[in-house]
Amino acid sequence: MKPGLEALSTGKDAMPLYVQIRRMLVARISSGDWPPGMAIQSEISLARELGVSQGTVRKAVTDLVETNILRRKQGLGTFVATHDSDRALFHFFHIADDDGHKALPESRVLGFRRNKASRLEAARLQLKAGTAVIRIERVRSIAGAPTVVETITLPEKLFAGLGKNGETELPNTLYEYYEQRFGITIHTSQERLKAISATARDAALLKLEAATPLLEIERVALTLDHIPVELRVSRCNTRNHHYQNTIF
Amino acid sequence: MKPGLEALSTGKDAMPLYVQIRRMLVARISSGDWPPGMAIQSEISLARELGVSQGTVRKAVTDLVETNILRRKQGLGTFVATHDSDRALFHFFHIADDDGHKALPESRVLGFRRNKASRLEAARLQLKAGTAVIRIERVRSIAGAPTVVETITLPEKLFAGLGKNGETELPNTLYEYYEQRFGITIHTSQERLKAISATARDAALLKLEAATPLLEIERVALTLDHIPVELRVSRCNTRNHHYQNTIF
DNA sequence: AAGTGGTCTAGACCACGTA
DNA sequence: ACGTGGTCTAGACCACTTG
Repeated sequence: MKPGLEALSTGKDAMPLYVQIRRMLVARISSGDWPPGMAIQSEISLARELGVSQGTVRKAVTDLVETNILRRKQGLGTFVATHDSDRALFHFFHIADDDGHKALPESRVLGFRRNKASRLEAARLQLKAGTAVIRIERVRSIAGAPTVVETITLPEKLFAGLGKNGETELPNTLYEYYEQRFGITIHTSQERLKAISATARDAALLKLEAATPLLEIERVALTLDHIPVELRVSRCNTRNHHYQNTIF
Repeated sequence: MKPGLEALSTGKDAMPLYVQIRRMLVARISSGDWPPGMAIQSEISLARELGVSQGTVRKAVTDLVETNILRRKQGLGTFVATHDSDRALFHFFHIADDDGHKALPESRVLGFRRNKASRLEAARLQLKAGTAVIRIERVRSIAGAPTVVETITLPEKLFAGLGKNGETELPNTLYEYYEQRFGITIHTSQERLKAISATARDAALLKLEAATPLLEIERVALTLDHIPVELRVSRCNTRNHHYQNTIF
């Protein structure tokens, strides 16, 4: 029997079948059995193997499509979601200019450092104090103007080798890179926003006066299994840009 | 034939039945035919009237439940969503203290004014320049500490009578109030966040030094028909609080 | 032509809340 | 006991993509 195809439970207090199926699918995806971009089994084939009707499989798949874990393509199949630049732009990137237009900024890496996790980093990434981390600093520019100073912290253990062997630049869509190089897929992120004063360094990098108000975005990015894998602190000049959020 | 119960279209290029049904339900709700809190027809009854199966009605209803337009209660029925304080807190209010706890702040109204719409107000509320608006200013306090200075702008036409006849206070959950007193239901909101410097007035009201960085949240609230009905500009002291956002 | 997802039916039975 | 939503089946046919 294929992995993950244990018999479904049908007892009295059992979870609904579609919930069991959904969990089985998530398990196969987060285990790496079905990597991002791969087509999963068709609904009919799954239904036959599991001994349920197509509608039940369909409900499980629909749940995962709605949470951006799977993507359906009519006539083709259902695929494990990937991090392309569209997803980065429309899903995880919230800065727009004041006319409402979004564009992924170019980025310039200032440096890679290997350090022990600060108290904040350890707390946010659920690491023990002093765990080895990689710290990346970069400046992101929109339409040529430096707009965001960003510090990215990653657990060394999960991202071994990053920034070594003369690597001095990074792709613009980092989550795609994490997925392809390290097999780490970001699924959710939690952001905290505050208004702060630019430090002297911020001001120099963004060509602003010291103590200009900046929007600080502290983001923790989580995998499908809710494991925090990236801490990103972005300090943004919101003179001509803003953070946009739509609430349904 | 009841309103909204025109025959469903089944032609070749017709929309799927569940889309037609969903739109019919939205029309009945946004027209006020089914006000907030009312139970809608049961799925089976709707299916019989429309000559479709329960599953088709169910799919339409499910879509509306997922967009917070309807609420299902097993054993009871399906109800038009209302703005209770829970929804305000968990859905529209994004300020939390730095331990991650949310609590609706108390509010003190500083004044109601009737004015002509500013250029910004007119643009955001899609009004002609100079349209009459009501402007409300208030300070919101969390755990006793004044934390947010807020200016709320409403089209006079839709909120006639608000702030008259000696009315000097407002309920804490405004959207509930709009719904109950004016029959206006907020469905979506769009927020733009920036970091700004506290004005002298902000600083005085929030008991801060002048020019402290504040988080400015500019929110436009829309009805089900996507009509903007409220502009709210909140300036928040983020010394001990932050704006939180989760991205799935 | 064959295989995929997308819509729809006509039933069945279960879980829940009210009376 | 009754009516509600919640789950599930076993089929059918359509729309789309690829060989």
